Amino acid sequence: MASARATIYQVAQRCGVSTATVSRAMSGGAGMSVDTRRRVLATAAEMGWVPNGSAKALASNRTGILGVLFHDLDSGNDPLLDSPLYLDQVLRGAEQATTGVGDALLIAATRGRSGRDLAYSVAGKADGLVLFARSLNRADTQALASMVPIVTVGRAGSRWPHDDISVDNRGGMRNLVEHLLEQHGLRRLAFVSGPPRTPDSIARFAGFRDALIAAGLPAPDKPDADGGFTESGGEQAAESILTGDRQVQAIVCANDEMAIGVRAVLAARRLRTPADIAVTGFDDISASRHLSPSLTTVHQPMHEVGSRAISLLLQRLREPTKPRTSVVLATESVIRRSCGCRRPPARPPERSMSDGLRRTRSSRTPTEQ
Amino acid sequence: MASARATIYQVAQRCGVSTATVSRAMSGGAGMSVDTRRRVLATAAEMGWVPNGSAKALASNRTGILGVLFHDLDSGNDPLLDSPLYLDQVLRGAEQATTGVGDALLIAATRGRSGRDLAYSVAGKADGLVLFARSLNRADTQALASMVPIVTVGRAGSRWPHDDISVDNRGGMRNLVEHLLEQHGLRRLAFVSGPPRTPDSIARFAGFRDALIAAGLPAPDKPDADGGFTESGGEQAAESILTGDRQVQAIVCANDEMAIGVRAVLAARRLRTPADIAVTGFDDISASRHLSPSLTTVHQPMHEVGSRAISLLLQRLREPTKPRTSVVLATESVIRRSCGCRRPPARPPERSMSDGLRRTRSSRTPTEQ
DNA sequence: GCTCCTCACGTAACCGCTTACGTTAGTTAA
DNA sequence: TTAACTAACGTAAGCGGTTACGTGAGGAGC
Repeated sequence: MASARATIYQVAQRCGVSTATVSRAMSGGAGMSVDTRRRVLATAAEMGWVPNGSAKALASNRTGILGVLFHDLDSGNDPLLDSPLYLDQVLRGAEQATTGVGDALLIAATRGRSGRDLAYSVAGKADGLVLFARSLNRADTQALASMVPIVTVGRAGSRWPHDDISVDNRGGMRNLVEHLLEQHGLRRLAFVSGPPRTPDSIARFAGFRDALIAAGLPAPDKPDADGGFTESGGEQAAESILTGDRQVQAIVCANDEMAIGVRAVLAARRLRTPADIAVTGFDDISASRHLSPSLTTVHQPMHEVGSRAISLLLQRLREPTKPRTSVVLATESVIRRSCGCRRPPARPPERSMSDGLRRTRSSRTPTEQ
Repeated sequence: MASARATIYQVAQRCGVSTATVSRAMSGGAGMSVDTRRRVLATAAEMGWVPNGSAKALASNRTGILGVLFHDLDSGNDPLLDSPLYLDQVLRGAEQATTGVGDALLIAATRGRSGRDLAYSVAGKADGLVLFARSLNRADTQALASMVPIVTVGRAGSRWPHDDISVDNRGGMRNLVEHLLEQHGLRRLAFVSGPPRTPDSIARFAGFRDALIAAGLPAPDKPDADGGFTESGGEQAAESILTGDRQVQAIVCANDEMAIGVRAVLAARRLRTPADIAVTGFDDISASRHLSPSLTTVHQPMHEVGSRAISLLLQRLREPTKPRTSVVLATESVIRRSCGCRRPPARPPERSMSDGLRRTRSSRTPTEQ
């Protein structure tokens, strides 16, 4: 049953036309009578014929497949590389954009695989690729880019010649810290960073400084502690900050997981959040709204990252020579309670993200350059 | 650069051999001298040649692509259908198994798409498909199955003729409830179910009854309330249970989200968990360990579901006529604090799932029939 | 020395579709 | 009436691999 699939020849014969006509019927029916087309389509359906994808791809030089490459599908085991905490959101966005044009979505992990291997098993099967930021080094990226068009994610400032889609990490953090400064009048803020050399980590710290400087406050040269983007790293960071002689009013974390670790330490020391020390995160992972108090953080539009990445790819496929496009998406502050805000009165509607919170967009609106 | 890719002819010519030899070299090198093979491989690498996937697929009748179909990549908007809360875990398992044999992974959502559409855009591009439980109706499933081998997820008991991989929902719930009965001596348990007709919901309620019956307690015919697998549904269920005249000691929920809703209501009513009323969930979503008290629940081996689904598919591809295989994977009770257990002494190691908890496997070990 | 293998490789027929180009019949314009 | 189009379809040459089969050289066995 799974074998013996019909071919275009059989459909053509059964319908008394040529294979060209059948092919035309399947692809829009340009240059043929509506009547013939109807007949062809009918017999095709009747015979349960579906064109062979490989043959189609070979002849038309289009596979109808778009690929997305992550460093790893796992959730952030290696924080030095991109941790697809948002895997589902990104994929959903990508999937929708992809099926929207009738294409299919291929996903793969790059961890430990060479560019050549990927070229063989992925690039050779797709019309284009979306590469998550640090999932691949330069040489391997080149290897893939020489085969198919690619768009990168999170390479906004770089000199890479590919289309790019990024999130405004810097503006997002600045926005959040401004909330702390302006709404809560906090002044002594500590910053817990992620791994030193990651772009996200750097950008978020920069946003932190932006806010302080804009408020006329002294801005530190470096983070108060490095939490490595992990929960336990956040714990250690908190210990080191609390042990120091500096009296802090808030601990600003470069991601939610570290904020969770920080909060655990505060709780263990009988320090109240936010009364004694406010805590904020970044990412808006699902656990954040379930903490008590719920975590004030920054939400990234990962669904949109996925869908726009695919859009960029499709554009590039359509216009191979058009100039590079770089899109930066705005983030949104998710104001919950760990910053000191009171619980809003109304109960939220069904399972929404807006569980009684206020939102502010980072000043940087979606931008194309 | 992305154009003008070399073909096997050019490689053959440059190397002074025939295309057949090049092809042989690329596929293991059987029946040729090691020396020639080395030469071919060298010039191929030198020319940066990677075989055209479509041509290869057409000629060999193998795409080297495996597909996974979900109802939707979104997280459970429609609880009547499968909600891939575990999307990332499943995909990771599937991806590893797939990459392990050099294949690539295709993913797609079935929501709102016809079997014919899917056959066209997905089945035609893959060697086989993994279908999540209720992602497709019978007719559409048939349409796909007539094109390529498929394995289903969560159809263990059914008469569907396909290989299947399922999780032991029933045993998992039974195991958890036994913990409540035996370790905590609880007797008056309320059950909050998911949507009435979903297999998971039914199986979990059955497990609940199993435990009661095994303990010689009266078992209800139907759940105390239907929470529809959603947080707000859980809230309503809790209200109705607490309003009733029955004095319950514990509220057993068919999933974690409802448990979260239940806990919110208990908290609002100043009822302590677990002191006044214990609460348990099912699924072990990431938020569960961050609740206070942390949620006792049941963990499903979704990573393994993904990897074994692919394994089954690969087996079937190798042996098209072998008898149907149905695998049922055991779940694991994740004992945290909402059931009444005290927080274990030692601090957990780095970001592990084993955040100070005890685990018990559901009695049903992985089974093949 | 001759036959018969075996090994290593070349030849070429596909795989199932797309599409440039050719063909035919029917229309239109002069 | 006829040349010039045009619409609607057929012909067949690829697309870039795989692989059954053919072939020649070298070695083994007699």
